[in-house]
Formats: sequence, structure tokens, C-alpha cells
Amino acid sequence: MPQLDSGGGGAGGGDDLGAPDELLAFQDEGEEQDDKSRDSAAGPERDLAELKSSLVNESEGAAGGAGVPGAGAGARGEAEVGAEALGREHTSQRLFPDKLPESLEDGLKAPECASGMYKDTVYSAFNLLMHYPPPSGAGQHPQPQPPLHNKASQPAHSVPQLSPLYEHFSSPHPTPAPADISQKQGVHRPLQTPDLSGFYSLTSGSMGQLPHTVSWPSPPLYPLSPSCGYRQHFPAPTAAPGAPYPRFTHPSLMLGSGVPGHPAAIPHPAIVPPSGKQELQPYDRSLKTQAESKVEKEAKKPTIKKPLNAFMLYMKEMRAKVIAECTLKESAAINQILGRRWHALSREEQAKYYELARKERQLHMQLYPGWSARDNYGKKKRRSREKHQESSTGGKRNAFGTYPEKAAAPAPFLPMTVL
DNA sequence: ACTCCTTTGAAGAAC
DNA sequence: GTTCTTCAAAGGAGT
Repeated sequence: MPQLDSGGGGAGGGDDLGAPDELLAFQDEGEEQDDKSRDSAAGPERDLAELKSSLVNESEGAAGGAGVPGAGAGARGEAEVGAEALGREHTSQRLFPDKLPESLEDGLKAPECASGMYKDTVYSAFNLLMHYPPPSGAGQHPQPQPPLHNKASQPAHSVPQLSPLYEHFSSPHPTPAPADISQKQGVHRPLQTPDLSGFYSLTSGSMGQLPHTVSWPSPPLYPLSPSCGYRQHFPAPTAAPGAPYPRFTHPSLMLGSGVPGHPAAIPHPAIVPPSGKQELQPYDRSLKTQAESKVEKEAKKPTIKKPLNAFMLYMKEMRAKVIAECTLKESAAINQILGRRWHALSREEQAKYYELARKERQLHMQLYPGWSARDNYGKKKRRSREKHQESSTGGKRNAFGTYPEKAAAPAPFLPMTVL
């Protein structure tokens, strides 16, 4: 179990919800980090960085090239020239990871590439918002608010919404919890732990007081493939002059009256109609017979989604950035890039997401005590077994998410002592 | 309208 | 205990 500080006693207190898989991840990352700390002469570190770079570019090459059949036209257009060549290079890189083509290496280390990745990495307040919005309780505004999670209301390149856990995680001063967060959704909720109470604490008013940016610690520079080798600036109509990063005003920050104690009436994001569509309006519903409506009610019983894991949280935050930087729109390609970036993160940075995910799970468990991931089994159509087996045994990763290359060289256990 | 793609992590099922 | 499967997000592409 990674020795994650729970943020000033935040999530500690005997909470043992940490996933065992986190250990594996941290073992891998930990080895790298320890190498870094042991040898600042940049020998092993450089090798590792290059290895990571090769991995990243391997996937990005695939994303822009044949690896992703439907890769976005933009990505293809920019990366196509080098993608195939890169792909060939990568083959040799895998075999000889310590030998990175000089030209590629230079390209990867180009300042403009690095700057495009993490230089502006920011945890904007709204960026961390509302994955688990505060359930409306006492003092709730009587007028229903428009749903926040309506995709149509969210511009394609808007920054994604994340949990207030993120806020809590990032903010040293979480606001106190509202008196009652458990009066919605008809779900019995046991007592809240003091730790969790803060995660529902962001009223519309208090959120408005949050700083617009919360910075990560300086992350490692991340090399960009040619497909992401340039920087596309964010359109920033609300950017303040001289601000290092555009200021955004997220709609959710302006919900309700803006008065503390008036949380907006936002449905829990983990609860969605099976179809993902809006429920019928009362007028329409009245046209249905009772039997029909009963059947529909059964069919439309809201689905409680799984809590997001660390990587999902990371993806949710970074997706918009990758889209902007790489002019990619296809999620498959973006996810490949994000997967590589995830591996390129330092373990301290990953630890933040693991910790956040752990709290998400804890919160989810408290919100839905009887819920099981099994409840959602079968609600998606299964993929063809052949394809899935191919992907899991075809040299990518096994069921534990480890890659064959890594599995061949098990890393020694290094206790997690970050934070 | 629905499924696939693609990623990692978590959890349940199957052996 | 180990291995396999499913689902979580995302949105373009294909059926």
C-alpha cells in the first residue's frame, strides 16, 4: 500500500480502500523515481526518459498512422509524414531501448515540445468540479437547475468537469460540509466520515471564491511526438492580461444564487438513465398508461456508474489539453497519448490521482453501500471474445495491466513514501 | 441507434 | 491464488 498521506489527515483514519494495483504501478514508477534520486548525474534517468519517450511516440505514431484506423485527419495530416518512419524506429527502440535515434531524440527534447505539454498544467478550480456534485439538500434552491452534465451544454474543447474531491485534494482549505448531503436520490447513506465531509462542501458560492488555478508541482517535461510537436494556444476569451493561463468561467461556478448554502440541484453524475437521455417530462409521462410507465420505469432505472479510477480521472482532466495540443478528436488516439503520458508522470503526480480515486471510491461506497460493479455487468454489449483476448494476450498488456516486457523484469518492492 | 476503438485501474467471476 | 472479463470516460467512425 502506498504510504499516501491523506492530505493533512484527510483520507487516513484506517481507510484501506487503496487498490492493490496501485502497488504495482508504484513499484514500476518507484523504481524509476528512486533511480532518479539515487543518481542525479542523469545517466539512468536519461535512459528511462528516453525509454518513456520511445513508448510515448510509439503509441502516438500508431495513433497518427495505421495503429488507429480512424485517426483524426488533423493528426494524420501533421504526423503522417513521420509516423511510419517513427513506427519503424520504435520497433528498434523496443529492442534496444537505450538507443534512441538522435534526430528523434533532438526532436523530443525540443523546448517547444516540452512547453506544450506540462508548462501550463493547471488544476483550474472548475476543472476539478462536479464529478460528484453536492447532492441538493436543505436550503436547496426550489427552482431546478439545468443539468450540468448535458453534453450539449459543454463545448467540445471545454475543460472537463471533475470531482470536488479534486478541489479538496488541491485546496489546502476545504470548506465545511453542508449540514445534510444525503437527502437526495433515495439512497441510504451512513454517517459521513469527517474526511469525506469536505468533499461535498463546495457550494456554488464557495466555489466562486476558489482561486482559478491550482498548480501542480513542476512535472517532468514530456516529450512530444511530431504529431504533438507544436503548441496550439487555447482560445482564451476570458484570459486575464498577463495571466499565465486563461481564466475560465465555468457555468457550474455560476449556478444558483451564488450564495453559500444554496448548492445547485445537480444530479449525481454517477447516476444516469440507462439510455443516457433525459427522463420524460411530466406532461409526456401523463400520456402513458400505468403499465407502460411501470415497464419504462423498470427499464429506465438509473444506472449507478462505477467510480472513476486514477487513470480515468487523469484522462478526464487532460483530455481537453491533448485535444487542443494535438488537434485530435478521436478518443481512441487521444487515449493512447494519455496512456503514455500517464506512464510518463512521476509517481508523485500519479499518487495524487490514485489518492483522488481512492477517495472517489470511498465516497461512492458511502453513497451507494449496496452497489456492486456487478450491477452494471451486461448493460453494455460485450465485445467479441476473440477481439478482447487478442488485446489482452496479443502483447499489449495482461489482465493486470502490466506489459509483458515489464512483467519479465519484476521490479523490487519499494514502499511508497511520497507526500 | 448502437458498437467499436483505445487507454489504465478496479472489481468480480471463473478456474 | 491466478487469470480473465467487464466497466468506467470520451467522441469520431463504422455498421
